[in-house]
Amino acid sequence: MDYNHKEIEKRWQEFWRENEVYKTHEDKDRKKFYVLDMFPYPSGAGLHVGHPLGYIASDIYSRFKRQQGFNVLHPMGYDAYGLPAEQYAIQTGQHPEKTTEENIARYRSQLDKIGFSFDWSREVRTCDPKYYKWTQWAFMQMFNSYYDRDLKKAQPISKLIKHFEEQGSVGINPACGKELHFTAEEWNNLSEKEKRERLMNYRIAYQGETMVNWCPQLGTVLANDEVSEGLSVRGGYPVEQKLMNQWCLRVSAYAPRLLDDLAKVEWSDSLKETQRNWIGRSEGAEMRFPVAGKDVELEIFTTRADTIFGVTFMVLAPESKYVEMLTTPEQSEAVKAYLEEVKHKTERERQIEKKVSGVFTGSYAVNPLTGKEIPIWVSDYVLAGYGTGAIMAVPAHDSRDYAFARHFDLPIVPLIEGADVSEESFDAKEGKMINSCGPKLDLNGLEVKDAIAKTKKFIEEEGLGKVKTNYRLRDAIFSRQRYWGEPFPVYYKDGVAYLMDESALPLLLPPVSSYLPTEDGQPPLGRAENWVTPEGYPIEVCTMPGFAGSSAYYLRYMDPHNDKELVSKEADEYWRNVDLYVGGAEHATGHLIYSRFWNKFLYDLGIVCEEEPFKKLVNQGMIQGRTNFVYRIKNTNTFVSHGLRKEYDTTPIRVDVNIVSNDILDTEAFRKWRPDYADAEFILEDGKYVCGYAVEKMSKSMFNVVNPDDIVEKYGADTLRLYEMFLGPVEQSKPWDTNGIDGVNRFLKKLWGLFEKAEKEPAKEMTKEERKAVHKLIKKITEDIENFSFNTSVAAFMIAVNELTSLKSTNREAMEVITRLIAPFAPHIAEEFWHRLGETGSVADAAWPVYDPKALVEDTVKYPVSFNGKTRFFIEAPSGAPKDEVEKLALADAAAEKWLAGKTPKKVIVVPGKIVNVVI
RNA sequence: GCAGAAAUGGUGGAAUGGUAGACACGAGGGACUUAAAAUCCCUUGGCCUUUAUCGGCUGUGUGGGUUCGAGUCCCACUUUCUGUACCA
Repeated sequence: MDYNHKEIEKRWQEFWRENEVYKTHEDKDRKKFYVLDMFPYPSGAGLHVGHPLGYIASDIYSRFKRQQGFNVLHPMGYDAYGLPAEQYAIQTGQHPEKTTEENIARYRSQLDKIGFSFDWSREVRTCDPKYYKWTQWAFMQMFNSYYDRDLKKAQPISKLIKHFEEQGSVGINPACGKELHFTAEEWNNLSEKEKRERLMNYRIAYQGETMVNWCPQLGTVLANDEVSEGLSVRGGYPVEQKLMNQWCLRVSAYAPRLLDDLAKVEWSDSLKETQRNWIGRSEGAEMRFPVAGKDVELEIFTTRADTIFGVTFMVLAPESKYVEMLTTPEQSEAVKAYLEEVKHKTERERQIEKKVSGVFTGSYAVNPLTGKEIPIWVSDYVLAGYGTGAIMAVPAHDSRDYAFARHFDLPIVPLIEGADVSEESFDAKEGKMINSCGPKLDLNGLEVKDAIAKTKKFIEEEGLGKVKTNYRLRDAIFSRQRYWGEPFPVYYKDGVAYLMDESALPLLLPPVSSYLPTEDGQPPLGRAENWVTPEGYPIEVCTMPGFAGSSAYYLRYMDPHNDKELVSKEADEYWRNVDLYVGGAEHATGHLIYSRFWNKFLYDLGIVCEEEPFKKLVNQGMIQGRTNFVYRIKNTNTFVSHGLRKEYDTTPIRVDVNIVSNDILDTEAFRKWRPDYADAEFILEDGKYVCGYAVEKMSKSMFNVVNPDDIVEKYGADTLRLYEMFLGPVEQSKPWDTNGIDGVNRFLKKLWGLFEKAEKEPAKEMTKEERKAVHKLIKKITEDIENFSFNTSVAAFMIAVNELTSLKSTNREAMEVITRLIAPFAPHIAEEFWHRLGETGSVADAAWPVYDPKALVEDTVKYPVSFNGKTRFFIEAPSGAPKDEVEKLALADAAAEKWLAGKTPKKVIVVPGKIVNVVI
């Protein structure tokens, strides 16, 4: 019988479903292993062939671990809140829940066809009230917590209140927005409202006036990782800066731990590096410059304390609070005009233009080391959000200061020996200091590194400032002016935010008449009727962002039906954290930071027992599309084949890859594809129309989308799984090319044929050759899966089948072992074999074959013999022969004479089992 | 600019410092067939030699280095991809 993938795959998928083969239970007697995929956002377009790549890899790994005897948790769910469903709702008036529901159903049917071992009984959806109850719950815990910098962990806000009541702000070190100083008496005299407002400065989930990325077209704010090059990641609309009152998460408090704990996880270097850069630790000094004639001190942050003798001016960010204080009456007009100009420039314009601009405030600062007066300027190249929003400018050794100094003709003083600053600044932190001597401090002759250390020490000793570590990581903005997200369990009384009672959870998302903002600019929830508490207080109208629901979903899978806790103690202590996480690297600065933050917060509260959520992480590469082109001769309806296109004046046109096979166009299908092409003419080469190709993003508009359903229909899920792995290393981005799939399909057919022959044979011992082929395979596959090298595994299967075929092997035992080995890769065909071999249960539970090194031991070893490093011939020596015997055999070989050409070798190197190299 | 990764046939890609190009696609040739599809077999980095075999030279982005021996390690450079950017 021929290999009939349709029949086999249908049969075993039903078998798995009926017998609940992939249902997982906590089992204290077995070691756990948690394999997780980043759950998908169910978009309307459905899955294309690139999406399942990571799922297939993780499925192979989980099936392998399961066969090795681990209790494997391998769940799947949906990141169901998101903009596209809402945008669609705005256009059609359809509730996003409905489209989301439909898309999920489509995803599920597509996923089911591929034969994954997901435990669907643990499915989660972020938009399900049973799920988002716990998202809201976590928010409440953050609202009720502050971060204690001394204890380095989150603490109940009640503890902070008690401290304020007893001692005021002294003697406690909470992470905060602004450093506030007050006494217990002052605190106790505050009104309820004032106390609440002040506490916002400390809560981990807090409300604050912050500069946000505002996207007018989307009508919402966006997080930093949702903006790229001044445009929104979703939709590509311009984004501007705006000061707004928003919910935020104090992620910045966790910056040191997020950075340090990267050492504890097995992630790729590049990913760790991306996170390190995003967190952006920089060690420097914060110091104060007095302002001449004013009772104001200008506080600045610098990493180059050594360059203090080269400070020739100061610069303030336009938004800095100092601007108003330091602008003199004479300059007030000019400064006002400049601020107005900057305000109207969007982030994007600022980035594209990168024009040097600025204005003088009229005030002068005093360099505390030299006593010299230096002008204070305002410019938009200084950011309000980083450091103190003010800098000391050292034009000789900072390229931005240099450009500014050149533009406004300010002095440039070089501080490093040999640095030529006539054309550009010298930014490198190396060389010997010059021009750096004042009454109290002399840096001349020191190396930059030592000069920085010495200056820092001096600053602290003299009380000019303090050593400080700054982080670039911003707090996460947690409000979205949208409908399709989790509502905040927050209401407003007397204009201040109060948490609802936990018993109100889940706070359900109410229906609205329209998904657009209200006339007075309120978010869509402003339209909801009765959006008030039972007492009549208005409820928050913003919703939470996408990353809210995706930050702790891995915990919910451990205990998905628990309506008393986010996760029970028992479930958490058994499953602990994710052993292997597979997903795209594009989440490096978003989800993977937020998730780590969220987990650490829950860890501080004692809810979870592991400080890092994802132990090992593998980034699967993107599958790009392979677009095919036809070449239309200009102003005609004639198309010329790729090889002949140079002879004509042509326009390349993208053509649907589904009517092209091995770059040969199906001309009939092409005529039917579009009415315009119905009477197309073709200029062929060798009777064929050959298309050109290019690698591009896989998308509908490029006509290069390949649907996994079509592949499964034609070749079967096992072929799809093997082929996706065979394409190349999982971590690498590569184009999808359906052309190669026949090879993998042929392999499965060969395996099928081999099995059918072996199946009929009575059981007998494997021959030595068969044992060798089989054990070589066990060794290779076991190593490859551990190393996530699935492309070479597939090749190894092909080699083994070819070897057994040429041995004319029909051994049942050999086939039984291969069945167990291939089960993670091609579970359907393996399950079929497993049952035909008379086994019961599922091959998913079949023990992983044990490798016997003795099977690979040879009587003789083949040695390549090299002369001066170049291989010339081969000899065979008994295995285990001592070096000098191998050497003797090599030199005694007839072929050796030719290469020695009468000379005696200077040296002979024998590497046992590897090579003999003769140096002449 | 900075950081990370990478560069191997027509293509996707293999190679614990030890026979470069596994495996597969494509291509070429052949077998079977009335024919096609399917299947099977052979060849396939380049160059040279030979009727053919045998054989030789060369070859992993560029230039150096370490080593008996380098695709692999070190230094410099070029290019590509990814991330990030007035972060002081």
